[in-house]
Amino acid sequence: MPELPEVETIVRALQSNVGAGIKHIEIKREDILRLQEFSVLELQGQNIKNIRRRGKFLIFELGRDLNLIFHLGMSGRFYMLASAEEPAEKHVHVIVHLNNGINLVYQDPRRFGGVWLVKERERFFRNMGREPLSPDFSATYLEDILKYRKAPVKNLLLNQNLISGIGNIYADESLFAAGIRPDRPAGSLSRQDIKKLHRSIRKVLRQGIELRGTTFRDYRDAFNESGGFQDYLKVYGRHNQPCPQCGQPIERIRIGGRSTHFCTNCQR
DNA sequence: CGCTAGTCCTGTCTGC
DNA sequence: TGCAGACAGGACTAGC
Repeated sequence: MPELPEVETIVRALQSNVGAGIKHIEIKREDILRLQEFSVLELQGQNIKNIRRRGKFLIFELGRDLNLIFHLGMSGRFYMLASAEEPAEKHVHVIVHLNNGINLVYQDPRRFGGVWLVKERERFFRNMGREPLSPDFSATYLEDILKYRKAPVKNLLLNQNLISGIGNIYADESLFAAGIRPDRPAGSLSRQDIKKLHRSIRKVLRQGIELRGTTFRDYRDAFNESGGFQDYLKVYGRHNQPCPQCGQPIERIRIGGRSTHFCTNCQR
């Protein structure tokens, strides 16, 4: 569910908790822990040194070799609650009790997400692709990862080992903005196509962040509130509705098992 | 190695 | 109203 702009929105709101200490952590279901390189108890009494994002991962840095990492999967939420309050919803798997009067709540009905207790961040993320909003994500890099490949370009945009953070919504929206069909073999893109796609990806992700993410169904930010980008979607979720550019009905097909939305007229 | 299909889960919506 | 089936912002894996 949450892609780069959604996780980024959450991370920014959580910054107010940098410096706070962890009183204790409630793990309500043990199997939500995907990796334990140290014990949960070791996190008690630690101060939050930094909160950051890598791809779609949410990272709490608590020390040199102490990282508490969350992934929200398809249906995950991560929000702040005054410590006096109790989370109302079902499927709350983790509550981080801070000493600043705030509890951090991790909820994920489908449990495609998870929690990792990681010592070395660099090792954990060593196979992750480049950050699409960082300077090292250049048009040349995009060309390098797309050329000679015959998989649909959309599939490669979703591959987190190539580019980190793009999901189904922003892939479809970026390809629309670039005027490129999502089922084009990646290797068939011209240099011009790639430049346009490169610009489009960055533009769409930045817009997504600016509007505080897309709430299509589940997503809520760190204040448990909806985002705003859903009102600006041009193709995603708009099957059979008129293309905002040419008026033709938006097509929906399946690529790599994911539903894919595009305009047969504006994207070629 | 590149690529596709299947799998993990629960909740919600659609159509009969 | 009930029920079956499809579908959902993700990502691993097995197998061709």
